[in-house]
Amino acid sequence: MRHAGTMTSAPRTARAIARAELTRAILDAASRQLVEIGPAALSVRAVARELGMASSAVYRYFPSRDALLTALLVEAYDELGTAVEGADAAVTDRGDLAARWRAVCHAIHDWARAQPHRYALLYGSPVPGYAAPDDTVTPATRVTGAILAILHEAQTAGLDPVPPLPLSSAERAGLAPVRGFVDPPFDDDTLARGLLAWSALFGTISLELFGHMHRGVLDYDAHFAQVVDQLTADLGLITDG
Amino acid sequence: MRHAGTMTSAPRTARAIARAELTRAILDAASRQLVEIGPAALSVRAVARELGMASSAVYRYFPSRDALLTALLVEAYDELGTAVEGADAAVTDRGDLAARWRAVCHAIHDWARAQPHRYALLYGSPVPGYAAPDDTVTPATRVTGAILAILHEAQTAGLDPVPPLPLSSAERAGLAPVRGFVDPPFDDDTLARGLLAWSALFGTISLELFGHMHRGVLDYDAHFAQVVDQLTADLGLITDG
DNA sequence: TGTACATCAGTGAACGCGCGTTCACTGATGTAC
DNA sequence: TGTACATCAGTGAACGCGCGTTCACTGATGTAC
Repeated sequence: MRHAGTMTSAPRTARAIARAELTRAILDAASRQLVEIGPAALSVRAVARELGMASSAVYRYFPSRDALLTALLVEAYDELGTAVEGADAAVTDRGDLAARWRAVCHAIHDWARAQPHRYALLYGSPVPGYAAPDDTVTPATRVTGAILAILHEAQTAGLDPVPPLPLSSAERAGLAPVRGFVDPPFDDDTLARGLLAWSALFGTISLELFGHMHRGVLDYDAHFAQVVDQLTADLGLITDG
Repeated sequence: MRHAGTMTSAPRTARAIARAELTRAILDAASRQLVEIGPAALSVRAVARELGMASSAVYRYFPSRDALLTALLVEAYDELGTAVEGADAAVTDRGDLAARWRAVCHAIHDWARAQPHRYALLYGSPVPGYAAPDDTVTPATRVTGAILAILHEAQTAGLDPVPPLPLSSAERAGLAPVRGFVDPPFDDDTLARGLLAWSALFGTISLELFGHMHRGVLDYDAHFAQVVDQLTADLGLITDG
């Protein structure tokens, strides 16, 4: 029994081609819906209407509204992951960790700015009544993975972040999972500055996109660049200087 | 023509008392709805149902669903503002800016943890199709106001943050609005470290509450305390030591 | 290459439910004299 | 203190609309021989 729907290899039959195409069209239409009415109000019927098909037909492609939402989440995480990994990989001098870190940060920011509603889907309020299944975990990991890889290389290369406060013992114990994401494990200083940079990075983007800088900051791009540069310095990624 | 609904002074007539009480009950029921179905799906009919009244009766109190949502926003901002200002004011040594900053940060965190859905209403994804009217601006200002006041006192007291990178000219120009929130205006260093702390503060809370630390950090309270301590140090709020 | 059968995509009606908002109306509360 | 009128709260029906999901069905595509 071969299953047809993995989409990893090129489809052969006309049916498979049509299916792949319509699956895409449904996801695109759903994505457009996200912009106007948000994930909570995402509607199978509206998607079908936009595509000019019966609402029941959508159920040939996604078994439920929540499955459609999950597919949107997975796709958004994957797109962002691809953008981030691509930006990282585009830095030819692999040892220039400051450049890689900046590239990753700006890739996230650029993607978020271009797709604010999908950013909100990933990093904004959780959708009430919807629990993301395990399928979303792996794609969600890619962004943090890219960040952690850079921090880990910095540690291995002996780059020291601006010395943070010593970790409390509760904090040290509580960070066991992150510490073990890499081998050899993160030291305290990298961990502390790394987590702070992570918070500041997504905090800046969220505050910007969700409208909280509106009355205080005029030039979002300049501000973001400044934040990233500062984090680069605090993480000690600038060699020599 | 006296208007009855300002709610600033105690109501006199039985009608006014009943009105104030039902207004509260409606807001409370709406607030409870927020937890289960989120702001986008907030429903006048469901609120009325919970209170055992006709849905049309709610319109005697709030002219529309959006007005009800606005009232929830204003109330949430005000509650958070009160909590933050109260925490600040509870620090008896007004010159101990580190203690005041810590108190403010933990007040925000505590409130957000106790009321995650209302935090999400304020700092999560914007509600699609809803534009917050000007009524929400003033209450929204209280939290940032408390933070800015502390930073401003620190600057006046001559406390120096950990030296940030020099601001680019674009960034310097773009920060004109925040700079002028206080008099004398903020200097570059306080501004840079202050905005970074602001981002890290809300970034940490949002990442925690929206589920992104789930796989990496075990002890949220220890982590938040560590972040706040680090920000306190980076802001240079610790005198002597 | 041709036929017979199985699989699949898409339809349209239906079920049972929800929503925001308006409106004419009843009955209670408040106020002016 | 009592009466007459105005104001207001709350009702229930209605308008016009939306939703997710199921189901029996048709017609096209794919496959085994």
